[in-house]
Amino acid sequence: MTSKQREARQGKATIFDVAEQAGVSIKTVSRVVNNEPNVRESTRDKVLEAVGRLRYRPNVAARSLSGRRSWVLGLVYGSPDEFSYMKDVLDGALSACEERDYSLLLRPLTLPSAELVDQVERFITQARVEGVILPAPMGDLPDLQRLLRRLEIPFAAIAPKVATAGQVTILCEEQAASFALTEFLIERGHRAIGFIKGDPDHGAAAKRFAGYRQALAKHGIRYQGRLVRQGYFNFDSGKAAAAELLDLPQTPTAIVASNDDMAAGALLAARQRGLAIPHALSVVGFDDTPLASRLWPPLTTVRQPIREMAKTAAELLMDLLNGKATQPPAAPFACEIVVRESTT
Amino acid sequence: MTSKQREARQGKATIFDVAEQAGVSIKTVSRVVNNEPNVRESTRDKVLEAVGRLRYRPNVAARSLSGRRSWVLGLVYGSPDEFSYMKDVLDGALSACEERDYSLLLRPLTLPSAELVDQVERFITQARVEGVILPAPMGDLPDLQRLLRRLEIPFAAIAPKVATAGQVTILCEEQAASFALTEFLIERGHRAIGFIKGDPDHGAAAKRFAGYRQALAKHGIRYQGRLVRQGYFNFDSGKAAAAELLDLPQTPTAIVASNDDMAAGALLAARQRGLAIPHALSVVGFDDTPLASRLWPPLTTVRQPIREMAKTAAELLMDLLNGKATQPPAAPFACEIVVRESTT
DNA sequence: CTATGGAATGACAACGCTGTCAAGCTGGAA
DNA sequence: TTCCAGCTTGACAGCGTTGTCATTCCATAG
Repeated sequence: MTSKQREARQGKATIFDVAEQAGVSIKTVSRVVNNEPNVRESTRDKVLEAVGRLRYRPNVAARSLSGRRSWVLGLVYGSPDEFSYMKDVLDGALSACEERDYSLLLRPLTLPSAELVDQVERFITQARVEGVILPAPMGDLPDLQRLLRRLEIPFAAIAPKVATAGQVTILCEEQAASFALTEFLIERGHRAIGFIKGDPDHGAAAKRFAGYRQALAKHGIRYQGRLVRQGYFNFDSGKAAAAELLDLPQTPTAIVASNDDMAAGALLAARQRGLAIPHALSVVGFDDTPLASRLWPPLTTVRQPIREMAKTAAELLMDLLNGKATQPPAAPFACEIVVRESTT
Repeated sequence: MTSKQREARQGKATIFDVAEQAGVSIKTVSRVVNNEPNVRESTRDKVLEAVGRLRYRPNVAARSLSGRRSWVLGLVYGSPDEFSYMKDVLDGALSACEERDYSLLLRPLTLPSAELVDQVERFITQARVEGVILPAPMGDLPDLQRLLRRLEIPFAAIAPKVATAGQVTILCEEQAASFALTEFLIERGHRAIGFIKGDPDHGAAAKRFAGYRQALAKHGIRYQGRLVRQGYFNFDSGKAAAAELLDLPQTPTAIVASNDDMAAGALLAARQRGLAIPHALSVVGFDDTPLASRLWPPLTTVRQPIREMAKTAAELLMDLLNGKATQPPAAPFACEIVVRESTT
């Protein structure tokens, strides 16, 4: 049976079939397929032609087994999390992986969890994951970090609180964005500006809060703790926090929520108190999720290039795995204020 | 070097190490690990103990290569789609895969696309995907179906328009739910009930519309085409469709939108016309996305057990791949009406 | 013309597991 | 007691690549 017949019948040409067709050894085929140097141009062409004719695809299992590399990246995320965020992370990571023929495996986790470390360890050893992408707040779990270090698995953290030496860290100018957002309100005359903090486990929470304080300071507005409430990046906590602010003797005229979901909660709290938005109260969010544009009124918020951040995270992680010089930590990504109708 | 030392140093015990520790052949270890029959209980225990001590994990690459099975399922989805839906699908599929030691690979697609077939073919052949999960509307693309048939790749379609013989089909009682939802409005006195259809490419669109008509018929309400508008399962189309309905000489007192995102659009259109909801207009959605509860007023809608549906889809697909008798098409899943405040 | 060294190519042994098939055991029937 | 069937177990050959190292080729220097 010729290789051509084999291919036609099974749709599974092997490296031997290609070698036969091209009249070279399997090793040469391997070199061409893997873009290795030291192959004569004419040889390369012959091989490539055979590859095309036979529709040859290297068998990933054989490649992994022989090369002792899995070409698999893992993405560990909090399962109940804000999913529009994860969608973007997924999109970005997936596109980076596809470009370089890596596979991406997902591992949702419920936090907090005692079994977390076991679950991730099983995930990594089972699938022979080579590197892990850690979207916030996964980049800040000490147990997880320890595990990865023990397993000698490199990782890329997206928006962690603190960068880890030797690993990939992707940051966004969240503090600057929060600063700009707050300043935006100040410039429009607001002086009593409430703030709803995010989950302290997320690095983002502190940065967004810092930007708020920084803006107040710059404009000579006294910081008042009574205008600040703790939230947890979700709707209910935003609603509760806003309710407290709006029941204050002296009510703020604007509220900065640390993300859109909490801003949505704030909108609801305002509505329950008969406050017209934005006239009686301005509300701003953070993240520009789909929710922001579907709410009434549509939210003024901050857009982060999550997709690009995740893509870069995956790319730098792959570079790290392949021994390419780790760039100095990538410059933080820029955010963008999206002005809609929830602000005067 | 003993296997114990090897394990300690590398964290990578092989089947040989386990065999040595347990005093059996590698084949017996293989049998135990794969739960094959005909292994004496005492032998099994010895092996299991060695497995535990060495923290042995079979190498998936070797297993795939040798067994000519990849143990990989693919999930093909429309990338810009409603993502809360995909989150649930992902959750369900992932949990099923995890239970049976399958891997799940994702392939987002932008529809419509001329390269769709090529992209999916590359996806499948590259990763040696054994079976594919097709959430709506992926289950209804003729090109895709043809491709999968040619490649002899079984698939599981979630909520397709029509079931495909020999494949897994997972359905939900959408028509019944839509019927119940419409009837719910009728019972509350509504007679002029508008309807916003979904994307005709989704099987769900027709079923939801049918349920609406069925409810009208049951209650002797004349069907009026003027109260029905075409939408595409997204916010903007819902807003536009609702705007048309609300600008009619004789306005409906309730609107059934075929999903939540369109219902959100309808809410906006109503607000722009100064209509108080639910007093001047009732609006209902479908899907119970997170959006539904964050809108004002929170939407009355229908919850589908998407997660369970996806899990079952994956399970039945794996059964199919492993030659287990394909059950008669699984009974459709039940939906549930969630009453909130967007209806009188 | 020959020597030389790097570029180009190939032979062959892993990689870690499962499938196949043969062999060893065991207990009950004859 | 012997025999047989069925349960257990093991030896060994792949599976399709890549890594290693040897060999061949070729252009250039001497």
